[in-house]
Amino acid sequence: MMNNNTQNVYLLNRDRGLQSDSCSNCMRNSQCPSIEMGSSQLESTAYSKVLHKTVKPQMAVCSSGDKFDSIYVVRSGFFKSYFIDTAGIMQVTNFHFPGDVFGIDGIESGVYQDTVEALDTGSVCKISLSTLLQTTNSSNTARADNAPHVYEESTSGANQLQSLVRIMSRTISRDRKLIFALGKMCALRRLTTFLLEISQRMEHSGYQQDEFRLCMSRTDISNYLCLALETVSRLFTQLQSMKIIAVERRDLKILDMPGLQRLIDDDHGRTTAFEKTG
Amino acid sequence: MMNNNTQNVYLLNRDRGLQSDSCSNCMRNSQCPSIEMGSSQLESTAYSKVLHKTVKPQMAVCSSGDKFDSIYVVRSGFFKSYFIDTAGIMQVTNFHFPGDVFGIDGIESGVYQDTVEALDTGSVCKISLSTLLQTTNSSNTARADNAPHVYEESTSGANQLQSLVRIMSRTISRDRKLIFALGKMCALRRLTTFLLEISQRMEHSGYQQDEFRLCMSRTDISNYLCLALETVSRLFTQLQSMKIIAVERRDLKILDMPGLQRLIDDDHGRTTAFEKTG
DNA sequence: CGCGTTCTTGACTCCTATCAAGGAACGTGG
DNA sequence: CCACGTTCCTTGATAGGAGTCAAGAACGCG
Repeated sequence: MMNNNTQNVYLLNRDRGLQSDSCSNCMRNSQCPSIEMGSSQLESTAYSKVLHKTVKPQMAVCSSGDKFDSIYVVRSGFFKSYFIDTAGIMQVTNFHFPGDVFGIDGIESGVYQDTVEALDTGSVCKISLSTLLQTTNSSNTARADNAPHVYEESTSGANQLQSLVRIMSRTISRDRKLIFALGKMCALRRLTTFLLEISQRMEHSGYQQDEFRLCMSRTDISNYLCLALETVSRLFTQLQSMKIIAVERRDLKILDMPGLQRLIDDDHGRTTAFEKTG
Repeated sequence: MMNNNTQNVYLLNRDRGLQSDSCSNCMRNSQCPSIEMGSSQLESTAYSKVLHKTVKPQMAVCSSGDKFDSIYVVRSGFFKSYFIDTAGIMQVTNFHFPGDVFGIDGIESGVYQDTVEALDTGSVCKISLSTLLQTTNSSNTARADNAPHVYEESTSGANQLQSLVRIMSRTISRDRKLIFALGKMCALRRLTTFLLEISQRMEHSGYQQDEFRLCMSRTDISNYLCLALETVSRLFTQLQSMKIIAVERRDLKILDMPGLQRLIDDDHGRTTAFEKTG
């Protein structure tokens, strides 16, 4: 049912990304946030410290509670991050696509908040804290203090702080959207919103926006959207019968993008929660 | 039913805070995040630029979409922040207690994301952007560039950026908790978690932790927790019949704090959403 | 080919939203 | 001081969306 050619094209592209050892040759150079975070300098000065790590499915790149020491950029493959609450309940907090940064959640507390796990075989750039600091300090006046926090160790490295603020700000607005989705949207709208977001992010990562392979299981989707697994499955079927999508296990084709958008706009779900302004 | 003496004590304290005109005399000095944000320098150098503004109930301090120009610190009273989505649906995102900072949500995009509204008569410290920048620049080497973003205008002002990162980091972890609450908790657990948090924040603001007046309406609570107003009301009644709390309209007394905690720990609500780790 | 995993589908239940009505508090004006 | 409307909160009855339980199908893997 699905056309696999496009997938192959991107596999090639991704391999090209993998084969190149230096950041400047990386196909993701222009969109790579690690450049933003200072690895453009890194590359020429201390390149050897940017590790390109390959990860197998279900392997954790970093684990909740571990000491924060690096940030990561997805080179290829897909990842999910989650945390487990005191009662042992898992909450998937995000999915990471090629080009995305993760690991910054540890920067404030000094330990990673989330565990980040590969959904399939993939690779990441690991940019260690010391490397990051080293880079900026070399191009700025060094400072003597040894404050406990990352950003305090490198007061002159305002670039990092700026990128940090930018990334955190993005995180906050993304989280806000999720709060709204979980609180005020019915199941169908939650899923359609999710599909549209995934579609956009797939496109951003260099895939087709209307036809791709879902990188995560139904369980992951249901956990992320806080729905029962069966509900998600039923909704996929429903969207298919509405000719909005064509889905076969993880292969997804969006047949009617405007229709999908319309579902989101029209469906007003629960009305108390949807209370309008007076 | 409720003992009002404690309230009066704090009214006095709050009045003391209001009467003092300088930040160093303010009773909240030690806990004031504006100090952290640089107003300790402000106070001695450019004090006149910290405005102490009194706000009447339902008055907006800043509005969603307005150009970002200041951050605020609550001196007295209580505030709520909310945004209205494209479909005109309101989402209360937070409540602000004396000592809390708000308004930073505008720093990245340049416009405030949330509208912040007084729940009763209160007062805030308005610390304008220019004042903040001025303060740091005067104590550091000035920089020539005029980048569009706030933090780029003051590269040397790493203190601000650090505080910013800290405040944003707090916001993120608070938002994560809300996501978890909305997605994985049943109504009762959502409310008990909320009550416990309010209790702690009231204490932090100088009130009693087990007896206080709820500053927000049932409508605000229900909107924040994404529940029907009637559900919230019923749950209050239920908690009262369980002798966990005593509630009469907005006057709340927590009779059994461990019991309240136990409710949160024990109640496992929906089990699919509460899926444990394998 | 058998087995585990993942996904789908059906039947049923339950939590919470919705609709509806009434009571308590508050402000205002007579 | 009391009637009055308004707002806020409570309580009851009902309905519906999504969770839960259960079984079977499709796929991947050794």
